[in-house]
Amino acid sequence: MSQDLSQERGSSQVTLDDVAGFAGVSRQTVSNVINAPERVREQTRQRVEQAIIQLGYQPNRAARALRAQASRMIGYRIEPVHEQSLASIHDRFLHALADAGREADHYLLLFTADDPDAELAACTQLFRTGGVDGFVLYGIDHGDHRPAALRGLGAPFAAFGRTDHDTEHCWVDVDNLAGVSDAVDHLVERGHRRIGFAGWPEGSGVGDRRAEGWRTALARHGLLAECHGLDVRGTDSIEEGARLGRRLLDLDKPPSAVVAATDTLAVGVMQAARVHGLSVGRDLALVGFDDTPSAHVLGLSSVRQPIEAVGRTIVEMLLERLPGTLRQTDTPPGPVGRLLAPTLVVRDSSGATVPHVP
Amino acid sequence: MSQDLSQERGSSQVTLDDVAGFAGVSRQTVSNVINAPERVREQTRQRVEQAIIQLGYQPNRAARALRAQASRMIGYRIEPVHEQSLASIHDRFLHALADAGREADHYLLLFTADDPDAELAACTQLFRTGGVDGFVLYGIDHGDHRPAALRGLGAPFAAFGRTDHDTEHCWVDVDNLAGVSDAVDHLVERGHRRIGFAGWPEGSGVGDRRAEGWRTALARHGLLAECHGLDVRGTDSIEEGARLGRRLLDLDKPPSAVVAATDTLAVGVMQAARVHGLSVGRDLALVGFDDTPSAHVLGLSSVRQPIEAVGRTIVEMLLERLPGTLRQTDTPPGPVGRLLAPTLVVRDSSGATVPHVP
DNA sequence: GCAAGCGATTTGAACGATCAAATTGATCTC
DNA sequence: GAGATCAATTTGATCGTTCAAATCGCTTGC
Repeated sequence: MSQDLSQERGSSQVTLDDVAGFAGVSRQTVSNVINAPERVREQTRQRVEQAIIQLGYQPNRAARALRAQASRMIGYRIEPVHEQSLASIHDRFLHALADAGREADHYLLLFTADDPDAELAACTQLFRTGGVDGFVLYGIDHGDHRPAALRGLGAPFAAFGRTDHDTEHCWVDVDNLAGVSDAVDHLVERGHRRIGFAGWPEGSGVGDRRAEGWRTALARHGLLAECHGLDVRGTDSIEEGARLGRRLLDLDKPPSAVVAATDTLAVGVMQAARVHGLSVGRDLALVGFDDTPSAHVLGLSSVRQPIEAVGRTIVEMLLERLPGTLRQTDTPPGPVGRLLAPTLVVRDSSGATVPHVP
Repeated sequence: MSQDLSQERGSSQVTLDDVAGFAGVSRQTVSNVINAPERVREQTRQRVEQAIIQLGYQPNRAARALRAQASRMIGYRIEPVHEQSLASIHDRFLHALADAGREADHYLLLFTADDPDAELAACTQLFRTGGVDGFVLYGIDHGDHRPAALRGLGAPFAAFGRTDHDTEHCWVDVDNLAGVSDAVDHLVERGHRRIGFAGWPEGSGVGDRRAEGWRTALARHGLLAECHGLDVRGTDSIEEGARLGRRLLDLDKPPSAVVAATDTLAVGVMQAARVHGLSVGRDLALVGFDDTPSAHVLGLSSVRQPIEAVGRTIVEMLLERLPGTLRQTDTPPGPVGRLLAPTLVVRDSSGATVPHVP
């Protein structure tokens, strides 16, 4: 009986006034039914709710944004696509953000920028024009200037990753140390005692923590001395990974297992192993990081980041510090960080078959 | 001398009135300088422009959207991430859309939906609330109900891909037939005469056109009879690709080359070849479709879709049919389609080394 | 010299929502 | 029974912009 009568014409906007007229109340009462139902008498509320449904009313976002000075939009920059990198993390992250936002009636506004300067300019413009209420930053690491810049702008934001000044902004990060450490534990459990590490050059927070995970796990197992010299570094590309793999496999006493700081490097190590006539999984155990689709394709064990949880948490933290969303606390919550634990996905490259340990 | 004085406080919004006061003119004159400069006297215009720069004025999007009844936002649904599929096409497409939109001061609004029904509900809501002016649809194929549904909604949209009723909506598509046909040409040029095809089951527009590309190219080269029975079909997964590969390689007279309808299937064929002790590139030539990062990693030749051009074109077409953007034509441009040509990326799997042709 | 014409600019009203203050009507108090 | 109290509802103003119409000042024509 209560059909949605609202599909008359495409351009027909149903407004608060329409609903009010239909329900025989005033504009504001309808608004209250939506935003503060406790102020409205039960009986009236039901009548208005009926009217809302019958007319198919949906509050206009622009009007709301103008009055409330809040667009309910979150800005997110998508980086240029690197053909090279295997990242599907982006995809998953974006999805998690969009999903988490929608639950709170906040949507993602996507924009592009070719470099950090352009990104900052775009952020400034978006924030000043009221296009977005805040930002989510992706891939923040030591030395990144964006958090400081956004703070200077006065724009709320939450970052995936942290700078060396991580007390000064709001971040969520994956426990990279624990991830690599778990990988080493797994390999030790399988009987490996010479475990190499192929990582990034020192200086990046993420890379250093992954290396530290290798080191601390080895130390815990009393294998540090045995694995001395098995730590090689290079930039994040397949070619470089192959080079690192060769370096490890050319040693007098090569490792029987390798942990790579990324799947990209791991793929390179795989190539090197192939060249050496070694079968990955049988002659050489290998674990990557990121659990990209390529890892799946290649049967590569990999440390999987809990991206979905990261996205959800980031949105939660961001929404908390958007003015107007929660009025109970006048002082915005101070800068906070949260660390989430990754999980190891075991595949053929490290586990399904028993490796040959020299 | 003309410094940007606008960074007093975070919440300080510079409005049209501020600029007007500063420049000694009225609100509307400032608005005209921005939206219809020809109506303003040169001298005044310069004065106002100075004021705009000095105060760092940026028009408020919400106010603009409310008055103009246009949010300058384009809705785009991101699909759930399939771990399985290797698509990076998404990434590239998204980037192209965002880039093209930004040039016209239109931004992408991202949303998620678990199934077509939920997607339609989300579209309805976004459109009715004025959250977006129109939509970009991704991956439209025969039998897809979304174009019809959006048309029913009265929402402008442009689709990547087309239904069987492709005269009824606005689309951009890649010339799948030409892509596969080019791949076959390339293989014939390299001396192959028995060329197999691993594709999708009949019924999908995209899949059928790719198969048709194989057939027409063979016909052109007079190889149709010779390749009879080399056409195998299965769903889009690596496992299925491996099965199709085995079926082809188990034949009495197996093909010396295979074109796969996707990189995913091609990866499966690669696995099958490995099991058969065949080296891809030497014993078996292989071409995939989509040019995913995995193709790059594996040295797989692949047909690359001109996604960037597709994105740009789609946004252009969509903006053309947004009311208000172009007022010259009162009747909106009729439904149009555009077909863009893909290019073949040759890698080791089909070309760099001379294949052994039995 | 005055109406008409015209370009440049201003004024008033909207767009659709929310906030703050005012109004209504019923109940309670002394 | 007059005034105070309180919940429920309404009215007026406002957010920042753009559209439509009105105004201003100046030239032109007869």
